[in-house]
Amino acid sequence: MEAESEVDVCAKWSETLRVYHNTSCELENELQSRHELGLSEFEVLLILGRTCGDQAEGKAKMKDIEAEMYLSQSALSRTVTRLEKAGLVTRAACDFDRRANFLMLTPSGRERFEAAKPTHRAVLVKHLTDTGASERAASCS
Amino acid sequence: MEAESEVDVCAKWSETLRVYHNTSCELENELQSRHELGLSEFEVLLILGRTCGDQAEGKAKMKDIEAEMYLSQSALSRTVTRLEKAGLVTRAACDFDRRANFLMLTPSGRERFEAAKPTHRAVLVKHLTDTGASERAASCS
DNA sequence: GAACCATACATGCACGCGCATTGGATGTCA
DNA sequence: TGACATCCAATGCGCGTGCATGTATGGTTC
Repeated sequence: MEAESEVDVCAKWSETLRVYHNTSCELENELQSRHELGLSEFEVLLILGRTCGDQAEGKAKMKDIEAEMYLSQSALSRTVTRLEKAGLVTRAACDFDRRANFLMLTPSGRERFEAAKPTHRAVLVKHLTDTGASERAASCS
Repeated sequence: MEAESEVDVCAKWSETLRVYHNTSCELENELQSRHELGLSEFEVLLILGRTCGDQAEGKAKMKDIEAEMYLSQSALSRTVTRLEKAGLVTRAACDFDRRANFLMLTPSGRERFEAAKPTHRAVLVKHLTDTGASERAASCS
């Protein structure tokens, strides 16, 4: 039963590689050109926007965001700095633990996020759906 | 029938993200620490080593390699420079088209590649096999 | 309270990447 | 032959990332 692994793992990996690169390249390009957002930046907004539906209004702690992303602590810190400079997010100290920071969507941030969401979804559908899975060139540009 | 796409695309994407990041992080770390090879560098060796079985003895043109990898032309050029500095590969001019470069595995390069191959395969099996698909922490280090 | 380690975030640094440009080698057409 | 478009590879540049470290706060133990 391990025979399957021994043979197909390579093919599985290159398929994963193909899908990942094509999708993330186009995500990056589309989000950047249409909404001036990097992919990491959008993903932070995505987490902030998602929690909003529940109880907190677009708030999240840095650590919680980090745990949900494939991004190092330092990279997240800088990504948030960029978002803050762009006025899409604000850092707010946590009352009970002054080491921690809350992150909050600004109105402008929510607006930008809502505008970018359809773009994001469209790219995912294009690349992850069987009907759209044909060999669209990679080329990353 | 498009309903499926509309709902599951996000989950599919985050699964792809998870597999890609976990696998490539561990590949990078293992190849670097055990064989002093970056992932891009190994992938170049992989292409050079693969063609060897056929007719050419570990040769390939830069352009052909580029076409098989998800790497820009400039990144490939520098990756090859690193491999060359490490003595694992040599650049050789092409007789018929002096714009093109051939790449050749050196004996030392082939040795390093053969040594690294099991490491590469082991990581792939660990992450891409159902029996090994349990939630191994990401953490990238 | 003092000493100690753990945690949260920011920052210095080196590195690999993509984009744009450059320079050299063909190929084409008149 | 000369002018021009095309192609291959190298390089300058800016950017985002991870690692290692620094700084401040929190928690625990005495």
